[in-house]
Amino acid sequence: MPSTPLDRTARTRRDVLDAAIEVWALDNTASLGAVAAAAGVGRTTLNRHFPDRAALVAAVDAECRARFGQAVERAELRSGTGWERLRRFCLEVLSLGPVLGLVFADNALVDPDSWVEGEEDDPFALVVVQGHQDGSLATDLPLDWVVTHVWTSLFGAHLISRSDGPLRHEAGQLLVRTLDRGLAG
Amino acid sequence: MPSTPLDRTARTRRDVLDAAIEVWALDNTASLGAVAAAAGVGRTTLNRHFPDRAALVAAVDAECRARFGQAVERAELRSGTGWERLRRFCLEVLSLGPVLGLVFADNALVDPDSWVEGEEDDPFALVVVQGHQDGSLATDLPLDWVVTHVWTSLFGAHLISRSDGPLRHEAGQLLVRTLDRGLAG
DNA sequence: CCACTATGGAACAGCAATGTCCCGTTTCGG
DNA sequence: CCGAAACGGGACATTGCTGTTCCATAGTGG
Repeated sequence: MPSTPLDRTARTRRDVLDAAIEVWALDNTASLGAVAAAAGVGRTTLNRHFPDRAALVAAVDAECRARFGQAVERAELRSGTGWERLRRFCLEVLSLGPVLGLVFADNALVDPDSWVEGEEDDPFALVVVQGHQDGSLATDLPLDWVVTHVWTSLFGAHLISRSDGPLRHEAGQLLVRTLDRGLAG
Repeated sequence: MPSTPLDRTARTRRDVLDAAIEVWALDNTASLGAVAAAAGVGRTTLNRHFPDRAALVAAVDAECRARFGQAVERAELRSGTGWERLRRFCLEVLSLGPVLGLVFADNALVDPDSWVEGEEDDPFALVVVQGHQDGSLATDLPLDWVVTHVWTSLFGAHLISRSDGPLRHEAGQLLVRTLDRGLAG
């Protein structure tokens, strides 16, 4: 197999991708020049790997989708009560770091809703349904509300994690504790 | 007092301001042309009332600050337990509508943090401190976490309110119920 | 009816971001 | 050492937003 030439292109491509995620997580309107600079790459090189802005955005979306999928895998959403699954889901998703900054962006470059066909494919919604059925999640809180509330709470925990405050490393624990009390059945 | 000439300018000024809040609540990068169109006004007229973009942003910030202040007034943050005050605060803030879209924007055009000197002036933080003291809010949840969590939960409720789903009118109730369970001491 | 003011439209130049092209340089395998 | 591939920088035209100016029109008060 071809070793070096392909490896080099793949590596710079990944550098640009990582830089885009990191930069756009903080400012989703940052210019391609800023992304290239953050990647330690010339703007020409960036355009060589990604013909236009849309191509880079698509690649970023695919990368985030992949990382999100891995987090869902790690969360083992097929064992335990609904709440236990939800708890693992939250901790795994929170560990995604800058990816969350893109998901929660205003005019999101990355939209998890576009990753699933309908409610039946959304691992998140399925977990909540499970919790409603086994009674580990309050049944007087509608599905849509729980989903939205957990997402925005994740956002809050993400903000705390990426801050420089003393709570930086406890965000996950605080999130789980608060959600447990707020949503338990 | 001067009636018509001044009234007209004041009215168009307010039209532009309202349009800016509404448009930027959905897309904080919308062009001035888009704002002018939404206000039913020529771009020239917009630039006549607000010399440049910064001036309009400042005016929007001031307007949001004023509406936020009125909401805080209505919330009567000086009576009841910390949790009761927090409950009223949330419901009043949630009623601000599009203003919340600006507050929660990514690179916020409007930042409530810039409205207060320090923690001692932040009505929100004071309410949480009160709740910690009178035991109506869980003392094992740090101030910063509670503040962030309530803000992001407000964001979630705001998303539900502005959606077209059946929960549109219950967002406030769901928010209060969830926060009560999640944060109560 | 007559000024006066606010408005709207058009045209203009400035600016930043984007996408493209060209060319010299670096890197790496043969 | 040599050649191919990847890279970096500079230059260019294009595009959309911005701020400005000029002029014609509509609405208002005297």
